[in-house]
Amino acid sequence: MDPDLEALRAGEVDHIGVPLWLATKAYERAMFDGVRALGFDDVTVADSDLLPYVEIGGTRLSRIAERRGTTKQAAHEAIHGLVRRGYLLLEPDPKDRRAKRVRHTAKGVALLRALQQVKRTLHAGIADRIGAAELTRLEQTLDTLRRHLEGGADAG
Amino acid sequence: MDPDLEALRAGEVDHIGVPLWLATKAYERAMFDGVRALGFDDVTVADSDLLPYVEIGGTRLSRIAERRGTTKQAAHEAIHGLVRRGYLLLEPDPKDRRAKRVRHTAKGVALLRALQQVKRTLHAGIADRIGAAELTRLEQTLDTLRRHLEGGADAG
DNA sequence: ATAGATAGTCAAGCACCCTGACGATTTAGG
DNA sequence: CCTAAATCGTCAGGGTGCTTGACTATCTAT
Repeated sequence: MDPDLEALRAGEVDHIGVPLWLATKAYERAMFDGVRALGFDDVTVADSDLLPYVEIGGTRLSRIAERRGTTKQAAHEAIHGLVRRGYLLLEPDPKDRRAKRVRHTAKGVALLRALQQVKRTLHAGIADRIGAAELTRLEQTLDTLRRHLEGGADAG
Repeated sequence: MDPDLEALRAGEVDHIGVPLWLATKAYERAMFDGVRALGFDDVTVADSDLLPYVEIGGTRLSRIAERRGTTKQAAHEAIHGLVRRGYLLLEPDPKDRRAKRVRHTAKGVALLRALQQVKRTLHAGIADRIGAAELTRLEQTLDTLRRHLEGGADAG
């Protein structure tokens, strides 16, 4: 049995992708739980993710899609879900009759505020645990890692 | 305009979840590209993720599901996909006539080896960029972060 | 012997994303 | 100015990867 298979014999999955994935899921989950605990019980993870892309002054749907890195269609669906639940509203763009501007309702602003609050609580807790410096360092390392992987991704 | 909204005015999304998510996606992508570059062009990200959970000696379906943190049904679907494409095979468990053992075919072992190789290349590249010590540190920090978030997830 | 747990499966459905195609409108070029 | 091309939002259809619920076959404990 060669070392490669030996390493995987017990189903070991030891690449950095695993803790990366688990931490991401855990953070997502904590964010989700936090915002629900504040009374927003009809909000999904994807909603929380999308909401900050809607700027206070209003943002075009296609601009949201672009910045989020998804298609217009996906953004359309997500946005209309939030419209149906009263967090966002659509109004015609005065400068372009094809376009609509997406804006927060009062409820949407409240949710946005809740997201900020949960984030702040979460970050405070993390900084408490691993140290503020380590949190900053983590952020930088993740950024470097991402850039590295995106740059020379050809691993073959 | 209060500071909360001010911070989100330009659609800033500055919580740690963002770099976490981006790095995770980038790594996933690099892994995927790498394994495809080695000639496995019918393998999805989910496949690569599942494969190492199949132990060399054979593993029960429900055990795979359990270790992976999904339902048996989800594992069933994923495994049968890999069976259809010739990476895995199922054989009756001699000790339990209800059960089946999932095993790698020769092709499956080759893919497993490819995954190991891609991982090693990727890790070498990362260590080269950020340093081996920093990589270890990142892993530990992510682990601590996850445990912290899972422990006291109530952010409200 | 029988009640209950467990292994794998089938069915239906949900969340979130994609491609393709379309009418309406704006922009650019002849 | 007028047409061609690009862009905005939308509808339709499809795909992946997961869920819950229900079921048969089999094993385990009493």
